[in-house]
Amino acid sequence: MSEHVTTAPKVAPRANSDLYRAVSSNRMSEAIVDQIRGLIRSEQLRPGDRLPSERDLGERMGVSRVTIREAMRVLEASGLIEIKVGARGGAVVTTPSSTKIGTGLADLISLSPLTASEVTEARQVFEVGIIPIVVERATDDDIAELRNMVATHQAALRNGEYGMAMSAAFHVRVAACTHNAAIEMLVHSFHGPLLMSLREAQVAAPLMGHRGTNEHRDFVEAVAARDVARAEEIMRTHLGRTARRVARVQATREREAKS
Amino acid sequence: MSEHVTTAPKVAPRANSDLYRAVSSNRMSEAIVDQIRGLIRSEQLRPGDRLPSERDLGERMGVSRVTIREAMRVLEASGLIEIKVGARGGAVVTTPSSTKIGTGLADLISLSPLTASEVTEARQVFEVGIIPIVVERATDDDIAELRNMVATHQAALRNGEYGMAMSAAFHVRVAACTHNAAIEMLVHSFHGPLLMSLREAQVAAPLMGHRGTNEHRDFVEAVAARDVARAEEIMRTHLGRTARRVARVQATREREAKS
DNA sequence: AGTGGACTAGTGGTCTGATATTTAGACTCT
DNA sequence: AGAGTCTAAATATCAGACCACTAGTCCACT
Repeated sequence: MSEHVTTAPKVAPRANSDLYRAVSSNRMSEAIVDQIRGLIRSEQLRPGDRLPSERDLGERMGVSRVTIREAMRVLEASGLIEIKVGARGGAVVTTPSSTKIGTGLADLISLSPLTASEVTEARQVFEVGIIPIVVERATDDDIAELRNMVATHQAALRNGEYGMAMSAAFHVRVAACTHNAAIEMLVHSFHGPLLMSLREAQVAAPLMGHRGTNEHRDFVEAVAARDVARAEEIMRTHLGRTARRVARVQATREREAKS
Repeated sequence: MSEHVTTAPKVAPRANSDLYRAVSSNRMSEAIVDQIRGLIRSEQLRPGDRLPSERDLGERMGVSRVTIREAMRVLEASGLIEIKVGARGGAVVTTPSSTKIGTGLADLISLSPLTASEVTEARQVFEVGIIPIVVERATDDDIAELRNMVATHQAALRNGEYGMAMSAAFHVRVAACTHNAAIEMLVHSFHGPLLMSLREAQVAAPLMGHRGTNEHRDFVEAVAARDVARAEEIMRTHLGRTARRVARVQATREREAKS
């Protein structure tokens, strides 16, 4: 804590570059967004807190309700607040749940110019990379739940109900074994857009169901045995096949597009 | 209670689950957002296209201008469109550049309930994980630029101008060697919030500059020699030190908060 | 002819003030 | 005491207006 004294010698100037993003926008609403976002960042407003009503806010900040409403829209779109109508309604600061962020992230990715192969490759790197952590930290409960999941999925497979959503759920659950919310969130968002771009692929290759769930099962057992190398190997193979499938579908698409 | 005969008893459902996300919101503006987002997703609107003016849109869709404006705000906040004022102004569909997405992503992360250690750990996994790809794909130009970067940074260090921003730039440039936009984007967004949470740490440990840039240099040479194991080892050490520093700062913070 | 400045039309940004709709909680009425 | 109704507070939306900004256009002056 003695650091306090030392922290401020030559501070102030020299804007650590892009921290102040070209204020440009003469928009009042933008300024309001920044102000409220700042309050949330600095924790003067915490998740669960209610903002004043639109009329109230407008009065305090000297702008009209319309302007406030626009600010509210962008704050809501950024996932910072939630708005309810009716008495006792209004805007409350949300704790941006990991899953919510994950979906927002997935939205961003799916609209991005990234190709499916690129995302798949990134996913491979990440999901294989976390395996040492998974193996190290998975609790007995984690493993029990994974086993349970595999059983459920194999049953679903026999009934023809197995789909990408289940596979995705498995991978997210594996990531959750790291007990690191950031990792879980990232894996979660990887699976959003991928689900979309792979749906056709899965239809075209239903075989993947059997092989896939078997690999899931083997993977869980490797984790249970704390066998990092084997778990990595299985996952690498498993994801590698997905990658090839994506590449194939993508190639097909491009061929179609060219015609 | 007799159902209309024509309404197809229980057809139509099948809702591939969350594809139709809980239409909920009676909000007109939300419907408009969805419609336009749909147009963009389905490529009926492409980057560069101009949307009609607010007045025009309002008339066509049978809603008032305010409603349209709110829709525009959320589309803009989601990075789908850009709005300019003045004659020939209006909303144009943007091509969401990787860097733009990266910053949006970074914003999301920095507002999330994730702790710095969690993000750091995720970053470690990812940045070490990509190294095989980096070594495999780095071109001569890539390596030349990395060497150049290291030299610049060491010079800056001697002048006391070396900072987190430069370190971040190095790591992003390394990621760019994968020639995979998704990976580059992810690394880029990792470095946004980290910069924030580490500023104090860097002040407290300026030594890191020397060791850090030396490690950068060694890393580049390992890549140039196509030595995956060594490159991984260096990066692991390098990031490991950062992780410890983050953990220390975080502990300090919590201690302060408790008092 | 060329150039600078005024003009103009189109566009987003904001305001005002009103109505419709939704909802939680208080308040009846039986 | 319970069920239904009423009310107040809040958002959602509308309509019409005005301002500020911007890119062209066009005219007057050099």
